[in-house]
Order: sequence, then C-alpha cells, then structure tokens
Amino acid sequence: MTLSANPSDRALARRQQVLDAAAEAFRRRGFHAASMAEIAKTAGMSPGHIYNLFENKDDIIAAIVERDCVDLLGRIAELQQEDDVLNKMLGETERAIDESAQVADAALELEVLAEASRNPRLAAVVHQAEALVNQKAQDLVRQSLGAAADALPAGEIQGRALLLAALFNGLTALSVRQPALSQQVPAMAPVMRRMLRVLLAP
Amino acid sequence: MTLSANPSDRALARRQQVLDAAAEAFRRRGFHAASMAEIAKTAGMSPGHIYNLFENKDDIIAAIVERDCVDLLGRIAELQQEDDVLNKMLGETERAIDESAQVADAALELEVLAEASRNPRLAAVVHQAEALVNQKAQDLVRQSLGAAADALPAGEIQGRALLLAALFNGLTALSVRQPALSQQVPAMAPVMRRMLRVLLAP
Amino acid sequence: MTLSANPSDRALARRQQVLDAAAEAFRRRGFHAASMAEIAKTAGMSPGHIYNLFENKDDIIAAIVERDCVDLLGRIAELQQEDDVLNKMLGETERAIDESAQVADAALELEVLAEASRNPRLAAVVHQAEALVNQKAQDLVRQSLGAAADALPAGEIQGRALLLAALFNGLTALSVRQPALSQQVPAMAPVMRRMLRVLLAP
Amino acid sequence: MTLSANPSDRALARRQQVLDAAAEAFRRRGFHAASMAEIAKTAGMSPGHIYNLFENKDDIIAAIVERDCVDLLGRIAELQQEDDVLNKMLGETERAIDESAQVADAALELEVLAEASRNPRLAAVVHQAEALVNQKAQDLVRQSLGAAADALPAGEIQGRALLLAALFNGLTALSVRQPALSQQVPAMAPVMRRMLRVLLAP
DNA sequence: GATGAATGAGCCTTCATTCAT
DNA sequence: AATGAATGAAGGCTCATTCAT
Repeated sequence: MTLSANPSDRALARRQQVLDAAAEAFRRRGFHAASMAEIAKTAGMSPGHIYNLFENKDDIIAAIVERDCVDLLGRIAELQQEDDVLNKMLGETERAIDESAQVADAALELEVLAEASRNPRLAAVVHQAEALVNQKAQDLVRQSLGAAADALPAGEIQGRALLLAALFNGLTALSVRQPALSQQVPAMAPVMRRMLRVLLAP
Repeated sequence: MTLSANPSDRALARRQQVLDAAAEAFRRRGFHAASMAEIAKTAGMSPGHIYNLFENKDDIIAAIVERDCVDLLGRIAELQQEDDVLNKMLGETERAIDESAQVADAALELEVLAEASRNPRLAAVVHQAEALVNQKAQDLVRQSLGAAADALPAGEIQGRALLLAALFNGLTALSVRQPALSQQVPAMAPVMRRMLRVLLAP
Repeated sequence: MTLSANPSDRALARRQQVLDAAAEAFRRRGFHAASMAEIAKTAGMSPGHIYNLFENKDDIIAAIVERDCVDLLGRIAELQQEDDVLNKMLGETERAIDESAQVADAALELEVLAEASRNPRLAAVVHQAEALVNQKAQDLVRQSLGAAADALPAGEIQGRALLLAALFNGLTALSVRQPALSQQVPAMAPVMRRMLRVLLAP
Repeated sequence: MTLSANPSDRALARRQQVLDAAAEAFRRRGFHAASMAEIAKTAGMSPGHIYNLFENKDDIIAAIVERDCVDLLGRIAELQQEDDVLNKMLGETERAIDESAQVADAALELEVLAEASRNPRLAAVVHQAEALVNQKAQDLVRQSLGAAADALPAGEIQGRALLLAALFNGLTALSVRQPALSQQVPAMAPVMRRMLRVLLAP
C-alpha cells in the first residue's frame, strides 16, 4: 500500500493539470489555434495520454466551462452571506467592473459562447451552467429586495436577474472592443451604481 | 461598349457577394471552421477569385466588421433624428432587446470579438469601429440629456455611453447562454426601461 | 497609314518587352516563383495578352535561352575578329572571369539547365543552342592554333572546346557556391591564364 | 522492452528514408514540382509525419546538400590517402569526368545552386559546405605540390583550388547542355590531364 | 498508466491559363 | 490587338486522433 491517493484521485489530479494547461493555451491562442500538442506539453504529459483523461478536445473545453461555473456560483454564494447585498456590491463596484473587463479571460469566455452556439455538446454545458447561475442570481435579487420581493409582479425578479447578468457579460464583451476599458472604470462606476440600485433596490 | 457599370462597381458587387456568403458561413460554422471553398461556393465564384477581391480570410472578416459598423452607425443616426430619443427608445424597448438577442448574429459577433483579442489586424478594425460607435453613443446621450448635459461631471457622459453599449452587448452574449431569451423579453422590458432612464434621462 | 511598323514588327517589339520583363523576373525570383502576373505587370501589358505572343510560360523561357544564345554567339564572333585570339583572352582574363561569376545571371542560367534536364521542349532549345556555341568554340580553338591545328589527333579540338566551355560554366556555378568569388579574381587569373594556354596554344 | 535502437536512431533512419525519397523526387521532377505527397509516398510514410522529422520542404533540401557535402569530403579524404595525388587523378581522369557528367545528379545539383541563390537558408548551407570543400581542395593542392607549395605567391593555392572546383562543376553543367557528353570523354581526357597538371603539379 | 510515432483529411492560398468583351 | 475577370487544380502544411508498445 502506498501513500498515494486512489487511482480515481490520481486521474482527477491529472485532469486538473490538463484543464490548467488548456485554459492557459486557449486564453493565449484561442480554442481552435491551441493544439493538443501544446496543451500536452504545458500539462507535462504526452498528447496520447490526454485521450485517456478526456474524450476529445471539445470535452476539455466543456470541463473548463463547468469548472468556471462552479467558481462563479461560489462567488455568488459568498455574496449571499452578506447582510446587505446591495451595499456590498456598491462598495465593490470598481473592482467588479474591472474584473469583468479582463481581456484575457474575456477572449476565452466569448469564444466559448461563440462555440456553444454551434456545438450542441458545449451548448448543453453552457445552458446548464447558466441555469444554475441564473437561479442564484434570482435568489440574490430576492434576498436584496427583502420583504418587498413578494409584492412585485411575476417576472420582475427574473427580469432583474437577467439584466444583471447582461450587464456583466456586456462589460466582458466591451473590454475587447475598447482597448483600454479599465481606464474608464472611474467614469463608469457612478453610473453603474445607479444601475445596480435599479436592479437590486426595492 | 456595354451599359454595365464600371469595373470598380462590378468588383464592389462581387465583394458584397463574398461578404454575404462569408457572414452566413461564419455564422453557421464559425470563423475557423468555415472554409474558403464553402464561402466561394455560396458566393457563386471560384475560391481563387476571392483572392482577387480580398487579401485573405482575415481580410474578409475585417470587411464584415466594417460593414456591420456602418449599419450600426446608421441606426444610431436614425435614432438621433428623433426629437425625444429617450421616449423613442422606451417605446421600442421590446424590439431593441429582441434584436440584440438574435442568436444567429450573436454567434458571429462574439466570435469576431474573440478573434480580435488575438488578431491585431482585426483588433485594429474593431477598435476603430468602436471608436466611431462610442462617439455616436456619447452624442446620443448628450442629445437626450439636453441642457442638463452641461452640468454633469467629466466622464459622466462617457460612463453612460459605455454602459449603454455594455447593456446591449450583454444581451447578445446572454442570448447564447439562455436558450430562450426572446421569451423573457416581457420580463426584461420594464426593468430595461428603468435602466434606459438612468442612462438617458437628466 | 501610320508611321508604326507592320503588325509583325509590332508583335516582335511586344515580345521583346515580355522577354525583358520575364528575364528580370526570373533572375529576381527564379523561374517557378516568378508569376505571369508579375511578368505582365513589368512588361506593361495584361496577363491575357502574353498568351497572344507566347504559347505559355515555358515558351518564354525557351525564347530567353535562344536570345542569350545569340548574344553569346555574337561575343564569340567578335573574338574571332581578333588576329591573336589567345592573347586577346589572356589580356581580358580578369574581366572574363568576373563576367562568368555574376551571381544574378548565374541563378537563371543554372535554373535553365536544371529545368532543361526534365523539360524536353527546353532541352531541345538548349541542345540546339549548345550545338551552335560548341561549333563556334571549335572554330575559335582551331583559329587560335593556326597551322598546328591540322597535326592534332582527332577529337583534340573538340576536347579543348568542351573543356573551355566547362571552365566558364564552372565559374558560373562556383559563383553561387562562393559568396564572394569576385574577390578571388586576382588569385584565379594567373592560373586561369595557364589553363587558357593549355586550351588555345599549339 | 525491445532490441530496437533508441528513439533517436529510429528517427535518424526515418530521416534517411525521406532524404532518399526526396533526392529521387527532386531529381525526377525538380525541387518545386516535387510534391510532399510524392516524397511521402516514396518514403513510405504519411505527408504529415515528414513534418515530425523536418521543419519543412526547404529543410529537406538543406539536409540533402549537407549529406552530399559529407560524401564529397569523404572522397577528397580518400584521395589524400594517396602518396601521389596527381598521378592518382591522372589515372582516373576518365572515370572522374564521367562521374561529374552524370545528368541525373547534375539536375539536382544545378537546381540546388539556383535555389540557393535566392533562398538564404539554403545559401547558408551551401556556403558552409563549400567552405569545407574548398579547404580540403586547398589541402589537396598543397599536398600535391609538396615542398614547392611554400615558394608560391599568396593566393596561388586558392586560385588552383577554385579552378579545380570550377572545372568539375563545369562538367556537371555541361552534361546538361551536351546531350551525350559521356561519349566525348575520350576526347576530353587528354586535355583534362594537361589541365590537372597545371593545377596540381609544381 | 503513459508514450510518442504515425496517420490522413482538410485547409488556405497561389497561379498558369482561358475567354468574353 | 488587348483586357482582366474568372477558373480550378494542386501544393505545403497543420493537427486531432489513434495505437502499438
């Protein structure tokens, strides 16, 4: 008996290596331009072995999306720990804008979406992830509204949650269009705060 | 001597054929997966001839971006003809959301952005287009604010213009994430109207 | 009636334009890399029209070889005007070496030979040209030997003529191998003179 | 574990297969007309795999030149083993002429030179090879001259070595121009012997 | 588990050549 | 005589994927 984890754990760790390597390669080169050879090299294993861990290249990107989704859910959950969600977000507006506008991540995110609009396998993963995120976003809005939530017309919560998502997705897209969006954060922050109030205040 | 247009016009028409074919192919398959052969076939010409009209594949997508940019500028200009920009937009909110959320266009738009984040040639075109659009967006905000525009702190106009852009870009991205976003338009519209007021009202 | 020459003359002049343009393009880029489009542009006419003057690309290079052959025959003929061929050549050894070692021309000449070893049409032209040149070379050797020529064994004249040709062809080839052969002319000239004596003196 | 050689040896053997196949294809079709597909088929592997062994098509021809250079150096070294270099060469004149005049090899050699005059990568290889060969040729001349070598003016050795190279290069070129040069060997041999004496005797 | 040699389909691009005008 | 738009075959090269070891 060795000290090493069981086979499944070992495989899981190997998968993580691949996901890390792939995420970096995809970010740097894009999904199509990143080669399996490059990923394998970065991950410190042979190209052939990747196929023992993942079905194919698509499978890797699907796994990355799933992992990123878990991250996002975690961050939403953290936010929900706060007593006053709105004020927490108002206090972190600058940071939140800046994070959404990181071009490096933006590229991968946009490419994933573009790819998902054609690749059913990836679409399924994205839709499932979005369903979870949207659910949490609605929870967040409801929590932020407090008692006032119950008085709202049907669909109001969902409308707010969707536009909240749109706003942050939009910053990601805009970060590619605007070469230096992060320098515009001071201009955007006050307006952003007003919009967050529209979305999260009763 | 014929009645036909001059050579330059002919070439221009041929270029349009290619752009139409390419836009469709890119939408259907993605930029990388769409082959020049496929584009040529759809455009009704030989692959070789495309290279008499465009430098290469990149050049085609750059031209598509430029064409789309002109379209968008035109639509903004139309909006500026209105006396009351804000009310015009409030009246067309549903239609505007729906248009931003057309998945077919979304795919191409997102892929262009993803590609631009790595391809300098395309990045230049996207940035230049965005500069024009952003200028027009600021004009629009200023016009909508009327006299109140002058009293605002520096950056306020730009902040509003940017978040206006982000909002619509975000709907585009979200349309891929949410399989049936167009069915959520009724839920989003009222919230959207409040956000537009934040962005366009004094 | 115009002042222009008759149609045939006009065509001949047009052909010369093409040959000049092609020779330059071939020298600069090589036979295969030089495109008909480039030649047409340099020649100041359309690609299509070249095909009214020449059968195809091979035909152009064949015509160039023929023209160069005429040049060479002319230079040999000039030399034959001299009373004392050997001394004339000994006096011009440096210049002769240098001329054979012009890399720019060398490239085309070598490429023509390489091409001729596979292309029967071109081979025919090269062989015919060589037959003429070799005949003249033998005449030159015989003239240089004077009365002593008659006493020589059969084949001696031909042997000398062939090695004379080999020597100059060899300088052409060597000029590509040796990056700065022209700087070696002073070292080669004295040896070259001794070799010329072996070939041209009784 | 097998008895097979280590991976590097295997790759080396595969490279040789490619070089053999490519040399044949280049000879038969020329460098530009020979396709990678043809080379791959002859070499008994897929086109793709060639790119695991060589960077690209240029790299293959460079390797062929290097291999031929090693061959030539070997043959010169053999000659240097002889006590009396000059007499050895005089005894083998016919064979030497015939070997230089093999049209099949000639085509490849000439094409390499033509290509080298435009392709810097190949030029570097050719120049480096020539530097080695020229060095050996000078050694050979010096050895053949014996003690007399020291009394000669500067540059004399180099001049002889260069013209020795030119002579054999010239036979190669001439073999393409003269359809049946090998039948002229008897005519050339006596003259050639006199020239070798000029180059190698004190 | 792990390697990396090997495959082969497919892509972008070039270019000699043709032909309607 | 002259144009230049148009063709289409072919080429070099890449890369996801497989498989013997």
